[in-house]
Amino acid sequence: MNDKQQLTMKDIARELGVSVATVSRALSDSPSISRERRQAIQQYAREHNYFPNIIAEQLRHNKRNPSRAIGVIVPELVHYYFSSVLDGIEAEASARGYQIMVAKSNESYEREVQICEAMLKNKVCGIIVSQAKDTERYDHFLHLEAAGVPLVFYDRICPALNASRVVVDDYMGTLNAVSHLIETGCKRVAFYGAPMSMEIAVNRFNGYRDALYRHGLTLDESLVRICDNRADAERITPAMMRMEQRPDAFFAVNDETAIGILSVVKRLGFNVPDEVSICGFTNGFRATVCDPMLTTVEQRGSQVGKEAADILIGLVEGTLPANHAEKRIVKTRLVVRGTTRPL
Amino acid sequence: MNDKQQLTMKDIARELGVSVATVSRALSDSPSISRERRQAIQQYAREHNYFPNIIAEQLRHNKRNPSRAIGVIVPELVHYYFSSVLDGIEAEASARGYQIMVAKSNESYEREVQICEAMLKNKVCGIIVSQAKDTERYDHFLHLEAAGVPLVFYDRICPALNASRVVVDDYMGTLNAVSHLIETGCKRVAFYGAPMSMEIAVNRFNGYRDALYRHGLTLDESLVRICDNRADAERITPAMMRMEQRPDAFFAVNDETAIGILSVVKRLGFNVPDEVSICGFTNGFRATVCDPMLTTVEQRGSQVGKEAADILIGLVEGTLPANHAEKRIVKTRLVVRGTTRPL
DNA sequence: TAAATACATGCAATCGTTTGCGCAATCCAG
DNA sequence: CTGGATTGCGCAAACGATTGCATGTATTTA
Repeated sequence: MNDKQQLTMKDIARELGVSVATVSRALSDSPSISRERRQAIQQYAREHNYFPNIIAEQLRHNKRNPSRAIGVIVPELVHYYFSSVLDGIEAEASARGYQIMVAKSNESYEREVQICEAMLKNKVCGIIVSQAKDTERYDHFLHLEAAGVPLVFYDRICPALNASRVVVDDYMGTLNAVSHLIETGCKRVAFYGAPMSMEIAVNRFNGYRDALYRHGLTLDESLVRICDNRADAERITPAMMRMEQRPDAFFAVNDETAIGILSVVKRLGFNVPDEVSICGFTNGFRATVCDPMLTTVEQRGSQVGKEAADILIGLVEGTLPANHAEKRIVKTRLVVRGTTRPL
Repeated sequence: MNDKQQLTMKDIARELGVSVATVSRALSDSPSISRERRQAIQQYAREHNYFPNIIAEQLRHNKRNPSRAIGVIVPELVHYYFSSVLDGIEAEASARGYQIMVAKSNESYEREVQICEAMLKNKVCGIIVSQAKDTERYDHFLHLEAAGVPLVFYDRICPALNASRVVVDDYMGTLNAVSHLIETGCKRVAFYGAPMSMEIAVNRFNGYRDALYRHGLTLDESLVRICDNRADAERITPAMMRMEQRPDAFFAVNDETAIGILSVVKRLGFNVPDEVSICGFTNGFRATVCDPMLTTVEQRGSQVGKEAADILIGLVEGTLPANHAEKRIVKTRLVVRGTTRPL
């Protein structure tokens, strides 16, 4: 049923009564083989659908040509932002002749280490990674660099490593979004952020803070919460709305959290956006499904993925110097929809 | 900075004054090497963090051990269902020591063929694939099977090939969902389906038709439309609602379409679910974001992925006979939420 | 006609591992 | 003290491809 035994150059050589070297040269269209023989060999190969054994090829070339497989580590797969990044990486990689090897860390340090090992074994030419939330040791990354496998971080950066990275402009994205809330008349803007152990959390918070300052507002600690998912948002938001001086706007670290806020606020009978404005961050599927549709900061995951792949391929192909840490920032864009008031 | 030159057995052998064969045996803990030497070699390897060259290993074993990379072809990446399937595949694969190599066909036949080539070159041990919408020739798949690379289809099946496959129970899923609409009092259930060239479209339609028959209703062609995305749903639904005998329920082929219907119906001032019931198919992110939340058929993509990976690995490892076409059906589950009436 | 040039092909080493077989050295028994 | 077993290791041939160099033949030139 299946040939199991792949056709090799040796087989072709035997069949056509020439040497393996001749077959090799003929198939690479070398002019040192006579036209007729070359064509005969090529035809035979085509007809018997010969396929070069990439393993052997790679072994032979393992100094000059690295493999063309890019390792990608994502914390989660069923997630709009990470899917988008993956999409961007895949697009860039395939356009430039690379394959991608994907693994999910499940936000676990252990798993991340295992994956690095496995990818090293599988001879990926480089790795694009967003760290797991609980990763606090970096030996496995250093290990990779020592083995000559370039690394590019995205989203969750490893601050201890001076590695290449692509991040979205969290600071400006948030600053613009919060400014928009204020400029459309909101006076008390609440902030739901991620734990401050993450770079992105800090940057977004700074953007929030600076937007307030720029508009002459003061930071009210009681309006700042650590909350980055829907369940928590639904749990803590009712209390926020019962405060003496309740917020008249919410900025949430992601769309999911914003949706949680929206559903609570609507349930409590407030009008969105007239009484309460809401702004998210992501611009994923959810943003256009809720009612009213969500004003949110577009995170451009696909662009992040493309840039990351571009850097990695540059590093692999030597366009970028090996020891150089390329850092790129992807601009965000505020998408205004129905959960904020018109200007 | 980076060693570029990987440490090989030859290096260890030279350094320790033994032969390469001895190193190889020592590292595989062969009892034919004396305990002291074995340990000395193992220690040296560990200290200089030796890493076997998987390429060479594979080349040596290419008859017995295939690679442990599974190719996965998805039509799209930023898509709830396909992400879920990918997630399931990744989980099963990594649990069993396999890596996954992902490529996106973008629903293009051309691209699908290219990907198959590339994956064959990269010596994947098998491929899990959902066909592109416009694939109508199957040479590339036959080609793979001829090369001894097992194939497992999911979601979009290739009917011309008697290959292994995993599908969700579209027929029963739809039948149950439509029955639920009828049993909660709906009399005129509209059906928005995918083009009938797709297996799943046919199965879902049959489920719809049979649900009507079972409840003594007749099929009204004017209630059946080809429509599988939000934009189209928003375009055609207003006319549906202006019909003399307007539908009092909609069954949509996916959540996205259902959301489109919902937004139009609400905008036209109808109450959901009192005047109009809506049911989708997927149970993705969207289903819990809209208001009211969507009643929908859970498609269990992750389970589909797991089953597919399980079959493929079985085929690769010989647990399943090579020529056998394993067919599995994943049961769906109706998730009742706010867009349908209580019983 | 001999020598120089071109052209076409084969030999053999190489990439890093694995593994069947054979060769020494050691051991124990007779 | 000799013969057969046992032990520990190395030799060399694979795996499938590439490539520098040598070889052989045909063609041109002096």
